Amino acid sequence: MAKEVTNRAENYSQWYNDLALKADLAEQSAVRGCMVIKPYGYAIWEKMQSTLDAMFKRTGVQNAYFPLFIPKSFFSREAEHVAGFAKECAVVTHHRLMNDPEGKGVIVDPDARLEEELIVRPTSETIIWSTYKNWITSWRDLPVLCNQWCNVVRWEMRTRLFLRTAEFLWQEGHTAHATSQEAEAKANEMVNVYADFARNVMALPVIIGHKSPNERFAGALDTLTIEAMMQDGKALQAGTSHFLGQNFAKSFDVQFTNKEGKQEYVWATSWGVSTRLMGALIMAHGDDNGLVLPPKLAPIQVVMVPIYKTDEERSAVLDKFAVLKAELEAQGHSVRIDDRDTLRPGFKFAEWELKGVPVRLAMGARDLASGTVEIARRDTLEKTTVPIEGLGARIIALLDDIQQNIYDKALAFRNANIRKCDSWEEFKTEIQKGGFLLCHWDGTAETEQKIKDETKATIRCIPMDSVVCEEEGTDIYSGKPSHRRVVFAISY
RNA sequence: CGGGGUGUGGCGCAGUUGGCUAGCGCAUCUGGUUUGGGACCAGAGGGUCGUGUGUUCGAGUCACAUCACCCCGACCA
Repeated sequence: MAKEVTNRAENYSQWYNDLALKADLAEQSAVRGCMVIKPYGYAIWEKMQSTLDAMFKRTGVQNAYFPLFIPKSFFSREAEHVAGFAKECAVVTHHRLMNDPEGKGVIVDPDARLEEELIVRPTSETIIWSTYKNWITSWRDLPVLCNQWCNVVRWEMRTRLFLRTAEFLWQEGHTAHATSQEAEAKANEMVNVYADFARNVMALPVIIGHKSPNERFAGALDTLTIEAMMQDGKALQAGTSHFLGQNFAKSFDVQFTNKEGKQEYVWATSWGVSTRLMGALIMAHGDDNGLVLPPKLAPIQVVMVPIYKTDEERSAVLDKFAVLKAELEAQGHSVRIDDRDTLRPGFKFAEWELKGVPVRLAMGARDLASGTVEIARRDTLEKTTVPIEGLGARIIALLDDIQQNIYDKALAFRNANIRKCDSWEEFKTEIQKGGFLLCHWDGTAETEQKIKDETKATIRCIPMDSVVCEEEGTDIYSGKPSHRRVVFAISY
């Protein structure tokens, strides 16, 4: 029987796409560039949401909700910001449909044109800051720490499942502070929350760093990022946190009276992660057998597959499974008994592997006789037969071990694909092989742009952790003096 | 928006220089045998060949138009 999922090495992008579809995470929708997230995929997203949400709340952030539609005029306030998004906005111009007078279905009623067009939010800074203006008058009102879970729309020219869809789900946090220091500290705190989540929940090693000015968010003074490496060696920006300075406060006139009775503009941050993280999960951990989910995000952590020849065997095994399931669920694990009797065990094994379930238990007549159960772990595909006694404790340890092992594997891969590069000639060929190149950079936008034009590589970040970069050297392209290395890569 | 490609049962595809009743694999349904790594046998159902116009005795096949999707670019917190 042929593998359902293609080999990663042959065509990475096709492998990725097939896996997302076949693992039942999502499908292409009839709407251009949009996707349908299916129940299994959405269950993973829900786990991401609830985990992140709890982490946000521990930092004092509260959830709120702002409108989907943004009046066009709001966009004319912050020039740099609008320039960054103008080319990819969906615009609502009418509010009514009517029957086609010529009988050909439905048309837009030409008389129902909106006085002012509404923009479907590509991000919510503008609508939120116009709202914050009414919320903030005194230093006592600060800080404002809001997050919203919502959808946004960006009419990208080219889309990819999860990584760049026309509509996507995300969270966007928007905070207002009395001082620059406090805002910067918040931006820093949130990027660390993201890194913590990526590393410890997604088992995704990331590098925290600053974006270069070229790669900054439109309207930000500083953009902090977590950068991950996918298995084809490309970089994926997994989350960003922006220090916005007073740009939006000034554009939307958000001032407060400070303790000295003077008017001051507030200082702002915004930060977000999206369903792109689902793409990261697939590309960082997946293998030729399918998805590999970290236990902390797996909608089903343990699946039980009964093996039987007769009805008696079937019910005996299922009875045992029911007891084990109750025990594991009492420990807080999510368990599924696959009692479909139309499918053979081999088919089920393959299917649950495709879906990335971390632990699979199989039990048949042999096990009933000997009081054992077969445990298979998804990350290494190893199978062992163990006594049923003590299974609960064994599963706890095993899930922890799998979580750690997936992270270690991804980390080892990333470290094996980070290398220093000090020669421009070498850089041009090395960068095409994938991976991160640590290179000296003179700090100018011109040099960065030229490197991008010639190689498509960009500065993914100026690292703050994970890799040691502080050292004297000369820019790889211009030869000018440099005090530190930065991460170059080809990105998604 | 440029370059390339693909549209044929639910999915994946074949269909030659136009030709007779449009095929194959998977999936589905029925019956039986199976069941510790993606079962097998027998039978059955399911198609306005993306859409439109044209050429022709005759179009899945040719021409023109049009729409959709995919890949590579350009673009992209």
